[in-house]
Amino acid sequence: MTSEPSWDFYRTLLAVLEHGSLSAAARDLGLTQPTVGRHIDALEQSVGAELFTRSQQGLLPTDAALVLKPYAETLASTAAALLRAATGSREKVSGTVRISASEVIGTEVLPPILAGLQAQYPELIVELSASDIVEDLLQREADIAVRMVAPAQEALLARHVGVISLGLFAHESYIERHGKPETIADLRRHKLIGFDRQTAYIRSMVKRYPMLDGISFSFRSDHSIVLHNALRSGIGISFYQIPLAKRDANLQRLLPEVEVTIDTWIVMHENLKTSPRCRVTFDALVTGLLDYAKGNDTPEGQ
Amino acid sequence: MTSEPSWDFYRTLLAVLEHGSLSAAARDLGLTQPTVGRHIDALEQSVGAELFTRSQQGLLPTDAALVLKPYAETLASTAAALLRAATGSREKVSGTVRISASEVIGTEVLPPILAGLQAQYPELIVELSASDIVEDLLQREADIAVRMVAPAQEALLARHVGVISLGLFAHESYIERHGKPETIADLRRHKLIGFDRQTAYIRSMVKRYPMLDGISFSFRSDHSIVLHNALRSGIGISFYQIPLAKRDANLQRLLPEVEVTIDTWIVMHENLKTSPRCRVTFDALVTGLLDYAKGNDTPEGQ
DNA sequence: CTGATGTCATACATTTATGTATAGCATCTA
DNA sequence: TAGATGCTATACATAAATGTATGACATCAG
Repeated sequence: MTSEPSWDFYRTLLAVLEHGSLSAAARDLGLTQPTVGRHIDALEQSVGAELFTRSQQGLLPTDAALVLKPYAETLASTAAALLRAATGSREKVSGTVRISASEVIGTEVLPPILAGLQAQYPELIVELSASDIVEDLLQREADIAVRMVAPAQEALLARHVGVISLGLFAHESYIERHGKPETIADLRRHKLIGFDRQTAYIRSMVKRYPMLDGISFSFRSDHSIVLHNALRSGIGISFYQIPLAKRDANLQRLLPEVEVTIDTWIVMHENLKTSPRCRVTFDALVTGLLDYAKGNDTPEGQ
Repeated sequence: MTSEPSWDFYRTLLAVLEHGSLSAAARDLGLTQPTVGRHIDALEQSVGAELFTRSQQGLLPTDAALVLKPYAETLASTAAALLRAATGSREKVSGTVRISASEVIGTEVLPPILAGLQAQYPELIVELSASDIVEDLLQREADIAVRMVAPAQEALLARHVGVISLGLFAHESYIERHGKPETIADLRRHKLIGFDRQTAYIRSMVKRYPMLDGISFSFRSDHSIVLHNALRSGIGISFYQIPLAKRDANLQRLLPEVEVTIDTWIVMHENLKTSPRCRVTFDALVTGLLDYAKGNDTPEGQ
C-alpha cells in the first residue's frame, strides 16, 4: 500500500464485478480490455489481495472482491448524484432528476404526473427507478423518493402525502367462475395472488389482518406488474390500490370491510432544495400524489 | 457532458475545497499545482459550470462547488472505508480499524481498552476519532462507533453496553472557596461549567431536569477536555461521568439526588462482521465498556 | 521600499497510461 | 471436425496526463 489507488480503479472494479469479464467491463466503460486488466492488476497490488481468479471464460471474483462491491456501489451512486447536482444551471429547471418509487406507483401513478411536469419544463430530464426492492443499492441513489415507510434519517425534507387505500379485488370473469367470498375465512378456498418477498404492502397487511398470515397464495410473483396483470386476467383475488381499481370497471371490490392503508411520503435530501429542478419535481409529486390519495385520479390517457 | 469525468477529479476537487488553493491541494495529494489546476479545469468543462473564481491568493469556491462538497466528502469516506475493508488479510487480525466516539469516551475510557486489544494483536492499527460533532462528515466514516443515541439505521450490528451515569462534581479547592450547593435552585449562585453547543449530554440532562434549562454557565467551551480540566482546576461545578470521577479523589460529588444516565451502544455495520479485526475490536469495546458502565473502571496506568 | 513567500498561469520535456494488433485458449454450433 | 465467438495475455506504438521550470502578480515582514 504505497499510496492511495486511483478512484477510477474502483469504478473499473465495479464494472468488472457487474459484468463478469474484463472485456464486457471495458465495453461498458468505454475503455479497452487491456486497460481494464491493468486497473485490476494495479488495484490488487495496492490492496495486497487477489480480487479475481482469472480464467479464459471470464473472471471469478474472490471473497475479497465481493466484500468491496457494496463500497464500490456506494461510490458509483454518490458520483452519479454529484454529477446530477453539478449539471444543469442553478436558475433554469434543466438537467436530470432521479426518482425512486415502488413498482405500482412508478408504473401506474407517476407517469401522468411527470408528463405534466415535463410539459411545463421541456428541459427537465426524469429518471424513474420503479422497484420494490428496499435495498436499492444497485440503483443509482435517487434525488427524490416516494416511500411507504416513515423517513427515519435526519436532514431529509419529507412530506406526508396522505394514505393510499388497498382493498381486495377480483376480475368479474373470476367471480363468474368461482363466486364471491363472503367472509375473510372464506378466502382460504379461493385462489389468491400474492408476493414472493415481503414488501411494505405485505408487512402492513399482515400487521392489520393477522389471519392473512398463514394464507397460501396460488399465484406468486415478486413482480408487481405481473401480479396486477394476473388480477386483470381473472386468475384470482388480490389486494389492489382502490384509486387504481376505479380505472377498470371489470374489477369488483370484495369484502369491503377489508381495507389496508399505506402511509405515503415524498422524501428529498435537504441540500437539494436549492436545486430548481428538484424543487419543482418535489412539488409536482406532492400535489399529484395528494390528488391521487384523495381519489382524484388522473389516469394515463388524460 | 461528453462522458463521465474521472473519479479522481472528485478527489482533487475535495482537496482544493478543503485547502483553498491549487498548490496546497497538490501538496496534500502528492501531485503538482499544474496537474491539480488541469483537473479542476476538466471538471468545470464536464459539468459546464464555474467551480472556482481564480485569484492570485487562492481559489474562491462558487456556490456550485460548495453544493458538490458533501458528495465529494461521501466519496472520500467511502473510498477510505473500501480501502480499509480491502487491506489486511482475512485470517489474521491486521490492518486498520477506525473507531468513532465522543471526546470524553475517546480520550478517557477507550485508550486503556484499546491498549489491551493492541497488546493482544500487535498487527492491529487503530484509528480513533474522538469528536462530539454529530455530523462527522469531514471525518472518514468509522467502522465501529460508540454512540449515545439509539441506532436507527438497519443493517447495523448494535450492542447496548449499559448506561453511563453522570453526576455533579466540583474540585475540593472550589468547595473551599464557594461552599457546596444545598439545592438545585442553589446552583444559580454557583459557577457552572458548560457546553457551547448542544450535545447528547446536554439534551438528556435538560430533558430530565428542566430547571437546568435557563441556567447560565460561567465557563463555556465546546471542547470536552477543556471542560474537564476546568473542573479539575477548581473553576466550577460540572456534570461528570461518575466512573471517571472515582479516579480523582479531589473531586467531590454534589447534590447526589441529581443523576443523569446516558444509554450507550456500540455500533458496527453488519457486513463488517466477517472482518476479523472489526470483530475482535467490537468485542473488546463491548466487554470494556460493559465493565466501565458497571463501575469497574480500568484507569490509564494499569 | 525590498526581499521572502505565497499564489496561479504557461511552455516544454518526459513519464505514464492507453489503444491497437495479435496470439492462445475455451466454448458452443453446424 | 471446422468455424465462429467468447475470453485473457502480451508486445508495441501512440496519445494523454503529469512533472519541471519559469514568469507575473499579490501579500506580509523588516
